[in-house]
Amino acid sequence: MINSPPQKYVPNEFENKIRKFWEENDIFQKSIDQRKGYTPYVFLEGPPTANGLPHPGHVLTRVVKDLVLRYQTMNGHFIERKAGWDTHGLPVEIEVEKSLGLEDKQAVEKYGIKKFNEECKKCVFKYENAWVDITKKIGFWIDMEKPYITLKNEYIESVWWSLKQAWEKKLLYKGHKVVPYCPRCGTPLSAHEISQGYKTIEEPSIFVKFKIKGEDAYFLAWTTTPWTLLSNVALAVHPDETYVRIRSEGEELILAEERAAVLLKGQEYDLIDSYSGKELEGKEYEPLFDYCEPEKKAWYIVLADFVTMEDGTGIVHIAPAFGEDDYNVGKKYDLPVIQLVKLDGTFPPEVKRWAGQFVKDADPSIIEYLEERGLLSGTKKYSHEYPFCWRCDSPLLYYAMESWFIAMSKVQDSLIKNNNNINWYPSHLQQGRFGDFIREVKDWALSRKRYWGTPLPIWTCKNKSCKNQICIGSIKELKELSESFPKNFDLHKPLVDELVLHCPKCKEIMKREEEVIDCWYDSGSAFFAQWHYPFENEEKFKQNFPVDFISEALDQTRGWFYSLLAISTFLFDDRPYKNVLTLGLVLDKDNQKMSKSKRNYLDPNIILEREGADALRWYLVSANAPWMSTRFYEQAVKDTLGKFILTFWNSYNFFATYASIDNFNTKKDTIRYEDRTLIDKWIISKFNQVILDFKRYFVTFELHKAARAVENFIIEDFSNWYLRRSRKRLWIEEKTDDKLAGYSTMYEIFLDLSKLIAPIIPFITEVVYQNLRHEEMPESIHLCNYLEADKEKVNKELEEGMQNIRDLVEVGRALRSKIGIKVRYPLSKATLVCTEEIETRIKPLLDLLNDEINVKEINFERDTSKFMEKTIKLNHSKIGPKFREKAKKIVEIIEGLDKKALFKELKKNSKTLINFEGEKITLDKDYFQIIETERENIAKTGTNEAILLLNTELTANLESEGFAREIVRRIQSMRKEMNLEVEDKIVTKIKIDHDKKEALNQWLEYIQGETRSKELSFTDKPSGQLEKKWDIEGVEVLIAISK
RNA sequence: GGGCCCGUAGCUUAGGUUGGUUGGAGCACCCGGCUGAUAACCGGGAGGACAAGAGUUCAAAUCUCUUCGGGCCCA
Repeated sequence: MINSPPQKYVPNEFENKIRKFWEENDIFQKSIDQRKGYTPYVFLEGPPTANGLPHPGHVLTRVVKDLVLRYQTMNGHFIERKAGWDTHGLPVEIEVEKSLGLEDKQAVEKYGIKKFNEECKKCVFKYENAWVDITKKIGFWIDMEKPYITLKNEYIESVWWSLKQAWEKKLLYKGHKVVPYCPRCGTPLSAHEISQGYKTIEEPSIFVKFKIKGEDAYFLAWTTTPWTLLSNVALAVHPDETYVRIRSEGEELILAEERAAVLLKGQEYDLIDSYSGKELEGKEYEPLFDYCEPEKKAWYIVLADFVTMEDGTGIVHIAPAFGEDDYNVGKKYDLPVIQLVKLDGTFPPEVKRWAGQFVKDADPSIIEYLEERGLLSGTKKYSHEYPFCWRCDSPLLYYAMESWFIAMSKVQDSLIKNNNNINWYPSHLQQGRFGDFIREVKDWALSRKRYWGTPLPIWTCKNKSCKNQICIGSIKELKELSESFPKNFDLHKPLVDELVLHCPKCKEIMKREEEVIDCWYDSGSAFFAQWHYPFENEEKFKQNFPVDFISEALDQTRGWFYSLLAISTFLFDDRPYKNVLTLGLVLDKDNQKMSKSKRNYLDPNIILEREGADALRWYLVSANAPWMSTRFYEQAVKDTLGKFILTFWNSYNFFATYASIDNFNTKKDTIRYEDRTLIDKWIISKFNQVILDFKRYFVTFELHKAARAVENFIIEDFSNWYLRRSRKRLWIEEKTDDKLAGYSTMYEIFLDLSKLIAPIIPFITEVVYQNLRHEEMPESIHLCNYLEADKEKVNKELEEGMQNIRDLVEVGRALRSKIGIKVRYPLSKATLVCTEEIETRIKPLLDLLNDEINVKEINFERDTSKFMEKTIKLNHSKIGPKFREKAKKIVEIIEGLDKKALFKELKKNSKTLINFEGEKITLDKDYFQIIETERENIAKTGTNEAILLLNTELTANLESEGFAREIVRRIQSMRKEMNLEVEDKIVTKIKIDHDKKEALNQWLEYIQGETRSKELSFTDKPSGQLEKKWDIEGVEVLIAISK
């Protein structure tokens, strides 16, 4: 039994009810359980950090994940969906520092690491409720009862295990990394910290001369950081650029040709020699300073691609301790690392001249000193972006710090191979942003000198003659080596540092490396650590590796997408995921990134409350390709609700209301497909085509196209044509086969349509399904199998014919509007001029056209001659130039002639003679144009396929029929005003002048039937529950109705 | 500073691979119509230098280059 649904769709109310229904009946769990034993489709959740409130961007990723998983579940796959939480990392520490008022690391240590980490742990789950809540509200089905959490001992243990694998493969090593470092806070800053603190500053830059060994000539180099010159070890040139040796003001200098042209413009100099950069490689020079004896060979020319010809001299001073490029070149050439700067940013004692001075403050003095020694060739103001500490605003120094690395460069070939084995959506990322990154892969700087994170499980023996290092790969190992191990333990700082471990070699006490690891490593381990592999769930891990599908926003390409691949590659030499869908970012109305600080976004909860999850979901999916950025604002969701969700609801509501009134029995009353009408077969054909399109788009994650295809079907084909055209079929009182055929078709389509889009809008489709299902169908739409299109029922011939008809309706109505005869007034005749082929195609559908443009009959013709007449018209642009001042008069004369006779004459003689004030003028046919015009009472229009001609003559009979319809329409609108039920009967009384009344006589039955009037009478003083005065085309009509 | 993506009507967008009549829609707006689906429907109108410039070509929204604007990632 189909029930009559509530008229109004109240999103929030309906969705709450459905959510309750799912929870009470455990539908989510059932949807998983019933697929046990089916082919798995493995999903991995990218863990969000719960220490901030979810914003619309998070909503998008969660919606897309959910709809893909619902789709695959309905398609018969077994999918487990474990939620995850990312819990470590600097953002958490910063938030806690702020809330506790701790200024820097010293303050944290003073406060106590134990207490500090406890605060971090609390902070991580501060917003957990908000996350759980919104996840449920948007309908994201994910198992939040048993999530993986990166701070759990088991998770950390798995991570440790993987680090030990790296250790054993000799991929884990200690080296240097040049990081932006704040000397005042005594800490390196992470990338996202420095990105907040760039400022444009102007500094002196200097040109420095380096004397070539054994020659009376100099290399000319340029730098913006004079203080790093003390730690210089080499000079870099570009291998493929040309360098020149010149004599200027009595000195021989070497610099890049291109730069010499710029720097010495207008000056006189002699060109002595020229070299390619490559030729200079290895050439030695004398150091500027001798504060340090390097242990390796230094002070010679090296080659580097990063040398540019944009500024400077084309020769770059290299100090590996203070620049990342410098450091990398240094590694390549095995240069020494001279680091004549202390951690507090001052020069050490051995730099006697400037010992104790802050390096940046020493710059002017260094410049002066070089000047004195004649090593300075010039200075120049230079403005550039320079990073400052976001906390204390002091300038940052790039500084080589000790750090632990994973040697990703050693497994680069595998990385490339595995990446090539992944399906990327959109595909350009594979070889673009991501491929580029991998082809230039650097070793992964793993360690962080922080507190809240997975501790680095490396211990070093304190015994200086032993110095043994071990990597712990499990809790068991740790216990075995520890003197004592607490029962309730937590594998974080400070516990891990308090344990007393004895060296397996010399039995001396060992000390842990202080650092924690990069939290990207935590989340990148999720594919095995979520199962506590290899300590548990070995089978489960194997079944779930590699993962079938992951999806996150674009900013994760070099984040999580990379860390997963990196770890999977060195652990298993395999791709961790087969398909990755990268989502565009969600921007605000003005295309700006949504940010916490700007607060330029609306709390998604407000939209969920007002417009509902379905409207939100449909908007996010249909607005744009998943990988394109999407603007997000309430009006957009509101429009989606009005345009799509409510159209769907109103259509359904219309069907269900009538089906309920008629007690349509979905089993007994169903009419066989073969016996249905053409319009039924047409909509069924269209629908099956939509299923095919929808599924095709899903394969390539063109979710927006899938959604738009359905949207177009529902609004244009189903609602605005099929249902609108089928209304009259349902208004007939008896249960005719035609009516039942309509119900049968509507029923099937609503049921299947709901299934089709259930993955995208899970709530409203469930509402519809619950009303339409039989007992023996699954208890929820989300437990149903997905649709298979019935290709047999796709009938292109029929679809084309219908298209022809719809086109004709469109132009026909436009024509009526143009000739000013309302559609309510019937016309006697229309004629279609078209080919026989088109005629055959549209003839069976002709009733629709009849009805829509309201004509009594439609005939076919092959040509228009019967309806058109040829006549002629003067060609003014030819008459004018020839006859000049006479032209106006000639036009008048021609206008006064009988056009038909003139046409005949021109046809016969190709010219005509006219009498111009006594003068005979010959006009040959070139001065005329032949035009075709409609005969009297004919109006013409057409489509590509057919010409439509209307007979526009309104007879008295036609007029009175039209007038009857005017009356009906007024009564209907009064019924509506009284909020009458569709079945209610009324009593109708009308006052109208005598002539019009006479004209209406033969239409009384019609009016009564249409308006469900049990009585219809004419009186001079109509009275009833509702009385109204109407003006119909200038005629005053009084109508009164009563229930 | 480097890499990648994007730019079409007031807004959201189709078309772009494969160059080819007059660049299609929807929302909003104006006029008219229809209506027992009413936060709807139908017809018409107005609204575009396809971000700008250059090039290739008989022909460019489409291909190439440059510039500008937005975004992301990396410095």
